[in-house]
Amino acid sequence: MTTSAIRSASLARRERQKAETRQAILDAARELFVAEGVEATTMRAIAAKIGYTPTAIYHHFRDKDALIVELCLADFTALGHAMFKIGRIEDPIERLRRLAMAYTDFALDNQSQYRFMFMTSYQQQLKDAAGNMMPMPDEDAYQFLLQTVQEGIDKQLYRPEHTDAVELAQMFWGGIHGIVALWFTHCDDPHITFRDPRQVVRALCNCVLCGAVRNPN
Amino acid sequence: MTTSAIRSASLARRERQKAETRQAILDAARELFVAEGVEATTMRAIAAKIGYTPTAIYHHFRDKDALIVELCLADFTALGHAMFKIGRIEDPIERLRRLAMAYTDFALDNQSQYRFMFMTSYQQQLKDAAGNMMPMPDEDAYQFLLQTVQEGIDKQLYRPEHTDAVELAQMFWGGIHGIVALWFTHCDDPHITFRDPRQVVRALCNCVLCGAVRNPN
DNA sequence: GCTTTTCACTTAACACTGTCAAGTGGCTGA
DNA sequence: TCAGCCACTTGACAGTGTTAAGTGAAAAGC
Repeated sequence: MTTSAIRSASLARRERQKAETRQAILDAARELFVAEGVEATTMRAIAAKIGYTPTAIYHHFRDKDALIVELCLADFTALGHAMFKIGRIEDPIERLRRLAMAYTDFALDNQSQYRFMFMTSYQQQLKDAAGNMMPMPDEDAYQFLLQTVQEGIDKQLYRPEHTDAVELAQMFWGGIHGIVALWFTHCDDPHITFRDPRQVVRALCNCVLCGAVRNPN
Repeated sequence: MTTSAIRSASLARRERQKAETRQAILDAARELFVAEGVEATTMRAIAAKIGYTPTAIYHHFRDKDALIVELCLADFTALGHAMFKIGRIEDPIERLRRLAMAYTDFALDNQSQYRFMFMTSYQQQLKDAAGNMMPMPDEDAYQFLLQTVQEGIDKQLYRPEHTDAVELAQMFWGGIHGIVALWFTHCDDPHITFRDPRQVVRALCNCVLCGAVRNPN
């Protein structure tokens, strides 16, 4: 082994170790965020979970928000994957239905992540962080939705009064988001009766599409 | 003036003064909550705003959450009033439309209050507090919605497949909530194009009702 | 009219948070 | 063998919500 080979090997090991503890921090943070909530989990608790001192975290992340944003960004790509897994379905209307259900499934299966992604405003910090990372994968999911709606408009599947893809997309997304968000925040409220959110989302799709599509079958 | 009259008069004044500073605390808290956000406003700031010591607040409210819950409860009655102002409109479908727009207006005009009422989970504390107060006025607004939907079902205005008022109500409420909530959290996101939420809510009502009603006109 | 009680409010502190400046110690490279 | 690096620790700071122990002026009692 040459000296340069040794150098690069030890350098690589060092970097790998650093990456490992970085990942350990992220894993511990995620687990605690999910279990206790974000506000309730402290830097000290995260550090204790992985056997470090609180300030060690600050060698890997600028501050608590940076930690949050990094996890959030990872979740956005996970959502993107879940959406694209639907793949090519010819009929844009049917594709929209599948999209809605996949989105709902993701939200319900990852409640605490979803709360961060879409129920709090981290725009500024996400934007700052996005500069260093990929071009905002959430955008992809949104673009996928927008494109699916636009395709329906282009193929004249919607009634003539619906010509604005942006408006339709916002309506779909908002509608579904509201059903799951309301479920998250209020399902324990004894004054309100709730049906299974998946069922309600399905009903919303039926109603909206039945009302917006030219030839509902 | 008899001695008992003097006693009751001074007692009344004392209680009035206490009520006044209590209200002053609530007003200051509301103003700061709206301006700075709830997490960001401190007990010390609220106290400073009305010229008191932070601990003075604790003679009027158990803790910060109690302060929040009290303001929240007041907002629920405000929403209830806004809903009932719609009054008696014969057609349950048209009434539902008006309901949706009144709800949307309330949300957009009282963003920070709305965030508290429907975008965070204060169920437990609200429930605890509700024991001492009126029977949860929010319930009224929800019951109003539910009843309006049920009336439409009873009059056979909806298509035969729609028989569950709870599901329809959840769909309407959720749909509208999602459009305004998404607007609140993401309207600054440069990757997403947004239309005016009132316009989108109107479009949602059109689509849903067109799809759910037996004879859309 | 004097004393006693009440009670709205203050003072001083506590435990806890996120965060930082100044170390420390073991591995790395020469 | 030695200097340097750097992941990590120590000890602290300002700020948070909250509380136990006062304080002093107004009210109540005689």
